[in-house]
Amino acid sequence: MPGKSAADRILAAIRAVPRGEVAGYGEIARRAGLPGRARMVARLLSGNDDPKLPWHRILRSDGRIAFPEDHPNFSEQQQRLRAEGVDVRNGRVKGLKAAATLDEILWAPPGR
DNA sequence: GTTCTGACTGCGA
DNA sequence: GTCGCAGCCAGAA
Repeated sequence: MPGKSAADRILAAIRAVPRGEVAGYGEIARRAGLPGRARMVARLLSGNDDPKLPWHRILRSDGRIAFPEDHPNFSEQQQRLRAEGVDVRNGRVKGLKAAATLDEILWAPPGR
């Protein structure tokens, strides 16, 4: 039923992440209907430039920021997450528990 | 057409 | 807890 490309669905899945919550690359990819395509999500974000896209909510499976500490985006992502109420400690997202609820949020039926 | 790289993941040490 | 290796898929050169 698509018409929508994989990239489009991935972007949609990312935008579907509510403020104050975080999601993993695999989670997003799965949500987009592309299990195992986590890398594709990363590649997309690396090329995206949409300020409306909450890329900072996307973390690795470990609940860690995908950037090294010395990366400029690292501090930016961390700061943004904190601003949304996410507890970030030295690059690690605390309260990853949110990801569990995220599962229900992401997999919830559309239209509501 | 082939080759390389990558904001990844999972498992083992 | 951290570190390293191999597997995987897709886009870009």
